Amino acid sequence: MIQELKNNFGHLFEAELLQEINQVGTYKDVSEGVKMMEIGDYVRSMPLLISGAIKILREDHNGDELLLYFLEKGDTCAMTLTCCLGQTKSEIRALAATDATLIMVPVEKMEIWAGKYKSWRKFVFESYHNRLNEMFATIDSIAFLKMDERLVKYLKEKSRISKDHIIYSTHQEIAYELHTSRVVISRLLKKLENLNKITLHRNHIFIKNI
Amino acid sequence: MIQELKNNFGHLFEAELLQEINQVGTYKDVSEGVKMMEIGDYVRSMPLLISGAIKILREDHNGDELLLYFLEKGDTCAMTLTCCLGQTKSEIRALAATDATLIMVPVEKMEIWAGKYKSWRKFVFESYHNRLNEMFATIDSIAFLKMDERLVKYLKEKSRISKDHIIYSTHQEIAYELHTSRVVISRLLKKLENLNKITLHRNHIFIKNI
DNA sequence: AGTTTACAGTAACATTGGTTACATTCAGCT
DNA sequence: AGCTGAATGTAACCAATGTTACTGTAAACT
Repeated sequence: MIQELKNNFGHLFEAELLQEINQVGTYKDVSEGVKMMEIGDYVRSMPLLISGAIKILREDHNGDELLLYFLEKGDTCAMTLTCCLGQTKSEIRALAATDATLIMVPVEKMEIWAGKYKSWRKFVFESYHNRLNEMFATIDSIAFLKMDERLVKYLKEKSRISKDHIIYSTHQEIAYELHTSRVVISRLLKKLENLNKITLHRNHIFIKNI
Repeated sequence: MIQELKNNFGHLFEAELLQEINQVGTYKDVSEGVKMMEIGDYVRSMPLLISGAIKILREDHNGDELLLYFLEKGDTCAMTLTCCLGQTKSEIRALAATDATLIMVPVEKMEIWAGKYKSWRKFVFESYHNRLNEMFATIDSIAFLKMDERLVKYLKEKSRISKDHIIYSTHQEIAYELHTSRVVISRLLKKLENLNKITLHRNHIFIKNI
């Protein structure tokens, strides 16, 4: 039994299911920045996230990007679930936001386990539920917040995930994820610095008190 | 066996499951405009939509609204699914967009059927999948489109659902659903009228060629 | 018919955010 | 150290959207 599997999913799944996952799943390391899924890809396996963070992005027909949400330890990608079942293409792009480790499970198992294990059904339903809630939060941000508020929310989220107070991103990268321009981000970041909430450095931002 | 159940869900579910739905489900008529669920409500039963349309709305802390998507014939509300299981509150508001008929199924059945019937699992997973895709489309609209394009999209969707070429809404109502102001909508509608795509009337809009 | 009220049209203005252009500064390289 | 390219700072401008305020008009009611 892979130890990380037990540590991260042991409380969710019964021993028999853990055994099955252990048998058919393959352990995988992913480095920060690696693209894990592209829009239009067909999905052949399902990730169970052991450590690190994955960012999920949406892209429009002009190639403009937008950050949807992050997946973290104990999460799975809800979209892959039905992409597998329905044989449909991915609607989203997935990138490793940090170095990450995960267990890949072949898609066939997903439906079989859903019939067999109540705990698996619970996991899958909750996963969908969480993702829908994240989407609501994303929609709230875009629809109801102004760019300065969205930026603050983004910085909070990022520093929570990185677990220190430094965000290693350029203004351009942030602009892409919030679907705005670099100039706008620079402008708003400078305002936050003047409010003594952050300090700006080349290639990174220190979060003081946001 | 309720005939509408067979007509609308007969191709999805096996006879035995249809029988169960028929036994425990209750038939319900809803008039246009009736509020079917409020943010914060606990959910005790699950709707299977026979006819009509339900609009699903999101609201922020200031009471500002935003239309998320419509449910139509053959749909169910994905959010209720896990709200039931997880005993969590609704994140959304549901209103009858037209007169509608539906079958309400007690929540306990949902998890039981998920273990028992493959077709039910398929239905539930697909329902989640569809809802996530609608959310993507909504996010695309808000994030990537300008207000005039969003309005056109909205008018198209509305006239598709109402099945004629007349939309019975005031400018103010449209403004609420797109989360903008009445003046903005009036301005853009007038532009569309000048482009000969619609004609404006008090309390309704005729869609000519959009 | 006359009154009332909700709805719609529109001008003028404010604000936000996006764009262009250019200057400056830092990090990494030789 | 000096060079180079990427990253950042900033001004000036523009476009889209939101706001305020006022007018006109159709529907609904008595």
